[in-house]
Amino acid sequence: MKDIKKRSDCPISSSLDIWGDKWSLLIVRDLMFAKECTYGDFLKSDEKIATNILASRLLTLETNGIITKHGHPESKAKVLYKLTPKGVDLLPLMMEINLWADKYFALPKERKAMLEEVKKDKEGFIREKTISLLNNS
Amino acid sequence: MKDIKKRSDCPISSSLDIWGDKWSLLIVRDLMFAKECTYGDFLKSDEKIATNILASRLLTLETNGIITKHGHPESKAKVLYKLTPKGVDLLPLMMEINLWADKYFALPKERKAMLEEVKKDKEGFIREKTISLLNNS
DNA sequence: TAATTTTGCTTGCGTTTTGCAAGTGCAAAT
DNA sequence: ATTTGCACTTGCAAAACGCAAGCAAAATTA
Repeated sequence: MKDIKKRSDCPISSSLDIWGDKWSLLIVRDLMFAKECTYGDFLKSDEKIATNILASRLLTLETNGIITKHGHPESKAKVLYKLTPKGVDLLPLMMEINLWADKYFALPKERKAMLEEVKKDKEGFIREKTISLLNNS
Repeated sequence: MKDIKKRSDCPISSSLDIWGDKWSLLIVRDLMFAKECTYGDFLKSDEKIATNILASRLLTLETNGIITKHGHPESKAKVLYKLTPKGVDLLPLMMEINLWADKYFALPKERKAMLEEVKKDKEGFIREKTISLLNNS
């Protein structure tokens, strides 16, 4: 259904073809901080994504192997979304966005704390967070 | 004119508010590879951005301090666009996009060569490229 | 057991953004 | 003097977005 058209062979362009919009990386962000989210969890995020947009982005991300759907262990009505390894591999990129924003915006202090950790040992932080996210998928 | 509305305090969200679309980072990419571009140069890129979209993105990037306009040394008719230091600071993020894409897409071989260099010494590559870009602004 | 609520979406519809083509004004070349 | 090049702007149809309402299945409550 959600077929991506590649605009060129450029890796930047190909990447943006998948998640280059205002919402997709926020979904990835939620999954990186929460490890797993239900549809309703995404809707509760601060940015207030519209439900039809959320559905369409989840589909695109799933089609492109960034996230997967899982049944909830306690309820058939609920769906759990998780990052795939390909999605977890977006972690370094997400951290660089955080670091860039840290330099030019005022950050919420909870995030600031994490960023200090990242600045101290970027590779170490990413390595451990990656492992912890992969253990969950 | 181009006033960005912040959807939340999240750094990822604030960043996407500025360059979170299919085109802005391609403009940044062109400037990182070419150091400076004219309006026409951007139009010539493989992805074939529409001229009105290009104009609107250039304005947003300029308004948000990512790029600046300069007169062309040899012609009043030409305009040179360059990255500001804030724009150059997007280099680590751009490299992570490249590295992610390298893992999941087939890359053009010229880009592949650069990526090998990056993989060998990421920090070193970024440090030197940053200096070289800043010398130009 | 029946009624209500929760959950994960889908549908309709007005508004905004995009993409394509053509046009404009100034500078430079012929 | 006229044509070409360059940096945009404008008009318009098509697509995407954003909001509200609707819907079916599962879970909870009465």
